[in-house]
Amino acid sequence: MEIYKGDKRLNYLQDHLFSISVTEFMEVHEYQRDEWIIKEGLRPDFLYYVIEGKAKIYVTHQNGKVSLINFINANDYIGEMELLNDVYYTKGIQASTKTICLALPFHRYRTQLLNDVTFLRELTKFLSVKSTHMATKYTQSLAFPLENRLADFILQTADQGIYKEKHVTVCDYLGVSYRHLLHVLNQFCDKHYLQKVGREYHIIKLDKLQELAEVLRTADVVNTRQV
Amino acid sequence: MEIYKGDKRLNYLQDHLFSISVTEFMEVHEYQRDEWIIKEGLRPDFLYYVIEGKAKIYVTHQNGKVSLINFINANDYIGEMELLNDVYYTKGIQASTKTICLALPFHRYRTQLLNDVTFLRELTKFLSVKSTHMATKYTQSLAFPLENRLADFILQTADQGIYKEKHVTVCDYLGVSYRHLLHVLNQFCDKHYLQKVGREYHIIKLDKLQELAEVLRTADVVNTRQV
DNA sequence: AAAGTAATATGAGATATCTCCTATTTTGAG
DNA sequence: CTCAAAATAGGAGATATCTCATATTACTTT
Repeated sequence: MEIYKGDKRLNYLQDHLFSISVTEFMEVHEYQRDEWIIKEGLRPDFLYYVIEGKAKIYVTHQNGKVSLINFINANDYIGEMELLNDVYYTKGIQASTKTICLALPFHRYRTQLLNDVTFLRELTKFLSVKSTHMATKYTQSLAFPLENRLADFILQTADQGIYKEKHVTVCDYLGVSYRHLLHVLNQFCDKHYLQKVGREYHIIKLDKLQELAEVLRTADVVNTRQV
Repeated sequence: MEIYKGDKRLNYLQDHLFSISVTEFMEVHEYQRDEWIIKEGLRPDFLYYVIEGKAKIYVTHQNGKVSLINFINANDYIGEMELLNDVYYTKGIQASTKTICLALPFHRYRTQLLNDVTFLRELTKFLSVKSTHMATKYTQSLAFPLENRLADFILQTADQGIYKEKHVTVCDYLGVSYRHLLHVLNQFCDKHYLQKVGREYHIIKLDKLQELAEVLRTADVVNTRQV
């Protein structure tokens, strides 16, 4: 992790996030791919706001299974749960690309933040979307088999008609075993919805995948991305 | 649905929820058991705050499956998603006991509410807990079989060592088929963890159920209720 | 370049969960 | 009180998903 200093730091400071002035003590942190921004179980000292990059939220269960709760992107907050709640089990946050965040040491600012309308309004919207998103994922995971959820995930993450996410990550995210994920991917290939090329999967029958994914729709709304 | 008037109404008004004064236009609504406070797919005109009673949040999927997303209790907000987001698929909210809510018609107040520190702070905390809770339920549902999740649910809802939730509701909540729920309940009876008495299930081996439920622990924190 | 670790692949068998069907009991409305 | 609808109950077979075992290939690190 690198802490930006001087001009490099100044480049990234933003002032629309808070009514109060906190820029003086705001740090700018850069994390490498795979680096842990927050370690699971260890309360962070900073409230983060992601400026660029991507990260993943993980939790480890007692039986050893690991769940990838969600992806984090630019303009998301990290550490807001610890700011708001004294009692909270801290999830692990891992950068999946180079990630640059604003980092505000919140112990000194906590009271002020909780009285800052601009900050609270933004955070409220962020949390409402996050909460809705989790509820949607939850109900979908219970109501539909992997076939539908995977089709949706492929359409969401494919770029130029090519899907090439890491299987291990996808297992943790969709909550299924590696074995089963492969099985369903193979089914898609057998049906010629996908074609495997090296380690990539090329989308052949977009309409069929869309049909499978379409079944999930009802709820969420933030699903407009096309392949 | 009954709208309280006069003194009956005044009894329920609260003033700690907002900095601004909105009591003048605040209504007090009472809903009967099974009545829909909000109908699925229809945007509500009110922001509600539950004073007493219990309710359930439902969503219907395209395949006809119904998910009980969560339970609502006193001091929860309802309709906050629609206040915050212009685009949102409205979930259905059904009272499961007589429920009394404060109801604020939000179109006229929206801007003021989004500038009200007291309100935003409370709502932020509410949403952070809600979001965490959904994330926990989501990962648990993927990481553990019904056996563990049901044991936990039984311990959470049992009263005086007696479990008597309606099977149909529990199916929607835990996201499993009626058939399978019965199957696992029967297993618990076969193992003498539970004993069926009429339509109730009496907890015989509390420790065994706790052992099954314990495996879920790691994450959430709001789980302190004992049987 | 070697060696260790992470990721990919696949088979075979187990188990968790679902669907469909049918029957009985309870509940609620008129 | 009666009837229809909702809820409970369980059999039988299908399918979605998991576990474990074993190779092979790709990436890091020394």
